[in-house]
Amino acid sequence: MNKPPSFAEGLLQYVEELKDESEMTEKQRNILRASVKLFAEKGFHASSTSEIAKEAGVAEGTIFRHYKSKKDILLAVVAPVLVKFAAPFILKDVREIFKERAQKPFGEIVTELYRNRLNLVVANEKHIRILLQEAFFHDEIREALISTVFEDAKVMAQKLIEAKVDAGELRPLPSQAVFRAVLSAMIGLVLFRQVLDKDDYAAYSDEEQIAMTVDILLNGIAK
Amino acid sequence: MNKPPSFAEGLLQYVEELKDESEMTEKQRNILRASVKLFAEKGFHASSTSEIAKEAGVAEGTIFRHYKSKKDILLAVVAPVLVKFAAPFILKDVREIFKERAQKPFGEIVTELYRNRLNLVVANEKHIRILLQEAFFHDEIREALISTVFEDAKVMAQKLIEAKVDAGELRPLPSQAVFRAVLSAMIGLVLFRQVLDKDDYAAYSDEEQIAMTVDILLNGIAK
DNA sequence: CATAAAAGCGAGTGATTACTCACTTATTAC
DNA sequence: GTAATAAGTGAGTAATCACTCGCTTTTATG
Repeated sequence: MNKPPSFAEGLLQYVEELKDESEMTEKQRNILRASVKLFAEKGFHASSTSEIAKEAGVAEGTIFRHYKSKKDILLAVVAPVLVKFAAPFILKDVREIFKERAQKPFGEIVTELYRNRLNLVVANEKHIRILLQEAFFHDEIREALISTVFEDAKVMAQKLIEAKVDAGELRPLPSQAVFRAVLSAMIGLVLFRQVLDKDDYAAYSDEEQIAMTVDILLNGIAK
Repeated sequence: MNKPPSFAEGLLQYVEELKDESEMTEKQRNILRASVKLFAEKGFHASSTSEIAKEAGVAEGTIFRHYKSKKDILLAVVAPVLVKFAAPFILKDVREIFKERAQKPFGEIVTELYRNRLNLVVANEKHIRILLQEAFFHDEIREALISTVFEDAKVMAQKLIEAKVDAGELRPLPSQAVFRAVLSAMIGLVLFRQVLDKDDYAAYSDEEQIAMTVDILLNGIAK
């Protein structure tokens, strides 16, 4: 009775209420933009509403006209990114595309996946920063991230992997381990490019880095 | 001209000042323990000094008797973990061991590395949580982490990799890409075990998971 | 045992926090 | 054109923040 809304319910409910940017006032857009900037720089808790107001060129009261609490701003910032990440796995017609693609060699599928996700991350760097930061503390956000994005991706990926194993294209390893390898390589790619090793990464183009990563994923590093 | 202390200087200086737990008073140990608990649960900024005092069973004034500011507590919490992570790459005699090991097959070296680091993470879960969380915002911590731990590890690993390539044990890939593959697999292993996929991970033992990961790293997933 | 230093205390500090509310200005609907 | 609704304001609020300081208690030293 009255059990708290699950990941999908909570998120999707919020998504329903999500306004399109076009139907916001100028000031409201400024508030969001300022919040993204400050949250990404100093974190949610370290950014005060008075700072946000100043950065947005708005009275502090205006903020609470649009968002009933500070945390509400965070959700408004984070939800769209979560949706973008989750979308490919939620939307049915994209699943269809995935099915069509299942005929392609696994290497090509993964290459396309890495390319796609890398672009997504680069284009939404700040938002993703905020999303990850806050996923550390806010259970709702972390659970939404894992349940919505990760679990769905896992199910789809493992199906594909098992099919490819049956087709003799991949080695008969536990699909769990293969999925981890695919995802790890992707995370590593993003992490090195964006955080850890920017300089050395740039010695090759994105396309080359992806190709090397897929090559190693498929064929290993041993001679 | 008064240039800011580099990673190693700054860190090592702080480490010098690090008290051993044994030479702390009961209350001071309680303060640290309480801080670790709260920082891990709610983050640094969201934890107030009054909460820490209450959790530690101590007057708020006592905290500032031992730590001159709240941020000082964070550094006292984080520094020992940073040292643990960095130690293998800083200590010279460990480098020697690494040289001896260089004769072993690459797969064995990596297996040992994964085993070692996985234990480290499991044994220091909360501290590492705090370290990563705060590395997002505090430049000093992030830079210490990258400069001290990552860069040193990279240099050592790439030397080893290049030696193994020359010896014909590894494929002649850019050592950068190989290093990324090795580290990505390790991060993925930890991430799946601790955060993303606890349940399914447990279907195999740590030792089995490591073995599969190394197998995939060396030989790839393709047939 | 005497004395000094360190550890511990908690009421009190000004600054800042998220948020409210009575009010004004702009937009929409008929 | 006027009534109603929404958007915007900024002074004000109680609570909380990190931190201080005068004081007491404990521990170490000779």
